[in-house]
Amino acid sequence: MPAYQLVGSCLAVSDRKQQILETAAELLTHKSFAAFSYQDLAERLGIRKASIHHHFATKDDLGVALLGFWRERSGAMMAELLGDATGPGDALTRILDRCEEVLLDMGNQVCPAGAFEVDGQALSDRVREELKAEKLTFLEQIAELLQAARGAGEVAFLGEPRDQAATMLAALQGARQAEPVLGREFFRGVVRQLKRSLGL
Amino acid sequence: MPAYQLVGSCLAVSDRKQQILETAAELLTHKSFAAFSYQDLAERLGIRKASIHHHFATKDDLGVALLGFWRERSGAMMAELLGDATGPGDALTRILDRCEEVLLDMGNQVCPAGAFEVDGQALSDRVREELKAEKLTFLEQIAELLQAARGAGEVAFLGEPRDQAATMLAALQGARQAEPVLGREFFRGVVRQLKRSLGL
DNA sequence: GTCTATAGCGGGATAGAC
DNA sequence: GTCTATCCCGCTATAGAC
Repeated sequence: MPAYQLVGSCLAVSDRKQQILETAAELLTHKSFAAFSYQDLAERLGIRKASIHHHFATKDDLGVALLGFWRERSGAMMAELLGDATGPGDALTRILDRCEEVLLDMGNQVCPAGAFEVDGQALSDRVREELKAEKLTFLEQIAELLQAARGAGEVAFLGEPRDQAATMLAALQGARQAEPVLGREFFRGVVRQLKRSLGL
Repeated sequence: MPAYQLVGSCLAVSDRKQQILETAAELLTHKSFAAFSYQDLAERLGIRKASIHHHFATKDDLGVALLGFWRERSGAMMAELLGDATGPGDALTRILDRCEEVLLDMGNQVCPAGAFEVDGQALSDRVREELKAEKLTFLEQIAELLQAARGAGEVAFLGEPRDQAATMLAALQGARQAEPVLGREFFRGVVRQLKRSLGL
């Protein structure tokens, strides 16, 4: 028997814990992990910093939980996009389009790793390992889609699917980074070009 | 008459000032602008924090000076690469190769903007404006090279040169970001793919 | 131009009352 | 579970002696 119970339609490990995760996830779409504080979180939730420490003793704990939380979220989003798609090429189009909507409006829900990656070396080993695993999983998914789509003649690119996937993810990450400085049009240009270069 | 004089072969606005800039530039290749402190700088120089404030009153001043300093540096590097190249396609190859050497070993000397961009919204307006100008200049240079190279039949890509340039720079930026988490092979894969996708 | 000393802030984290 | 109060740290920045 699990440590949680169903209450109505939501898990009751702790409603507050879930609420904190959701609020933190929202903050992460605007700031990096290192850039938001327990104080920011507390203000949005209308409680005190110390209360957050009760649910997540250290910020590292919060980071790990957040990565898990987002792994589920983006997994569900990918499943939805893949389910709707008529084939691998169409799936790639949907993914890129969703990236554009989501990165511009709410941040990186498709591949949450970006907001952590920014902090690079400053991350703890625990968080970095978790992040790496998540990123590689996503990379592999995209690489497989690219290979399938090329096999079906739906897209065209040279070289290894894995390198192509790496380049596309890196470009999305870099464009998201550049957005506050160069504006949204820069980001749109990158997404447009990624689709065009595949022949989508 | 300029505010500086030549002494031997180097400028004497202030040797120390120049030394600080160079040390800061080196730090920026490993950390972001927000991530290094006057304390880090002071330790490397063997002086105290307060002495650095004497040369750069605020960190913002240092940031602006740093962007100017690097604009010169990367300008010289571009000039060198363009001078050695046999044509626009060869120039692009040399630039990408240099990015790979330099980003992996010493940081982003080719396009210094990356280390600032990481800090995104946290930057002051002054620094952000300066950064934007530098980034756009570099973007334009790459776009022109791409256009010329395509005109000469040396490279192939679809769409606007400006979008292609934006995508390439974003990919390099994103790959540099990911390097501490995913390792050097990820970065190499991106550079490899960027060249391959152009047909270089 | 460099130093010591310190102010002021905001970050993460803890102790203990309620 | 949440609160108040507090600690310790590192950061930018300033004042004033040398």
